[in-house]
Amino acid sequence: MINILIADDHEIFRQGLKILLISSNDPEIAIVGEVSNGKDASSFIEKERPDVAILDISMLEMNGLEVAKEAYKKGLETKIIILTMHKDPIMVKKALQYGVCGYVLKDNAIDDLLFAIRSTTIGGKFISPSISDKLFSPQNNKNIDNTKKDITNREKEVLKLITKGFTNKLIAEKLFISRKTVETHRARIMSKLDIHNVAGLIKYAISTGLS
Amino acid sequence: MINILIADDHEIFRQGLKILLISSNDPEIAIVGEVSNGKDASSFIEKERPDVAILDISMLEMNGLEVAKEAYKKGLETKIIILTMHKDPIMVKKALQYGVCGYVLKDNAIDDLLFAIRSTTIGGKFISPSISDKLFSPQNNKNIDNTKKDITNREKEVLKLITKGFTNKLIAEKLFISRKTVETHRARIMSKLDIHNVAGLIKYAISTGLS
DNA sequence: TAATGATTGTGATATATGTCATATGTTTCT
DNA sequence: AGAAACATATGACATATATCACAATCATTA
Repeated sequence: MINILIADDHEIFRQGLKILLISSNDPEIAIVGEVSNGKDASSFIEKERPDVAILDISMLEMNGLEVAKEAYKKGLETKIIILTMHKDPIMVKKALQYGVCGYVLKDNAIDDLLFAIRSTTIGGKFISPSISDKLFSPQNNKNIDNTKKDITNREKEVLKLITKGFTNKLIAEKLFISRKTVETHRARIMSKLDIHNVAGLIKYAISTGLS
Repeated sequence: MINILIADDHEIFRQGLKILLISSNDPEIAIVGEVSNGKDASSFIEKERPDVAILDISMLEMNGLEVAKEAYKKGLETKIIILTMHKDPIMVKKALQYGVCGYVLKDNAIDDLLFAIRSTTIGGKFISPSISDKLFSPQNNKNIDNTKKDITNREKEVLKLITKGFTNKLIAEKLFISRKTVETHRARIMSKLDIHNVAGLIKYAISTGLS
């Protein structure tokens, strides 16, 4: 039996996924849990220790990658499969750093996911063909190499406010710090993420579920 | 028999939805088509005239609302149900203007969708409780009333480039127009959408599937 | 044809952003 | 205890954005 946790913020999606997995001709699969945000996923994994956790990236409270990171740090045995719409190689790279066993796109077929689940039982890593092609192309290796650093909690806080459309001045007032400090945070965030304008910041925040 | 088209850009989601609908205890439902972008949805509806089209909003080429608008203009009989993650009342308002018969959220249960489908047969409109509550609250009526105008194609073009992080100057160069003209477009977009900063623009673009 | 809307442009002005370099306490980890 | 990372702050400077008001050209349509 493979005990599986499903974490995704859309109920209809979870319901569909559940029935797809159950009605696959793989009798080994059992859905033991279903959560709608990252925090719940993280505590479920720690308490219940499912064999496999299928995680969306964009979720409230904690995103899927953060959940994966937590589980990795704690050395839990649960195998993580990321199931997301995000094709950004950076995401995949991060996921692999956090020890995930699978990375499948939502616009792949269910068979890809089933394959990923099965491959966890023999200890391999499965990355959807549609994304692994891009990932391992010679061009991209340059970009992929310079790992983006994680941003700090305070920086996340600032980033969140930036994505809400607040100006540096307003953010400063909200956080009771100087406008200059906000600018420093902003600059550091952009430097860490290698992004050089607001547009990029917003898209980053949305894609990581921060906003 | 209710003939249904499903339009969503994520294959796994489509597969899950299909099996959920088919295995509902409603024997009336038949899935007659499945497409992954707005353009295909639009032409399928025109050619095949399904009874019901279930449309996601965020799709390539054309978003679900545009598909609904097209069908509405052409006076097609296909009933449109929007199935999306977007809770923004503006979206709902727009959808209703384009004559959709249902608006259901992806984080609602499948039963809400089934109810929406059934209500099309008797000619009603169904809006998920979780969103209709917000929509018809006294506070929101003010905001909802001043209908946001549609932005023009040129403005969309400019908006797309803004969301890619290009500066006004670069956009001007790309479109072979003056920087001042770009600024005018930018100002008009913001005025039409009642948005006052880049952050809002980006989020708007993403939520309407433009970016 | 007259009206409307889309597209293009200009000028002026106050704020805001992006990019430098630099510095000082405070945590946190080894 | 010492190193590394974090949060805070400042100054300077070039660019960019947001918000006014105004106007000419072109296409569509009522």
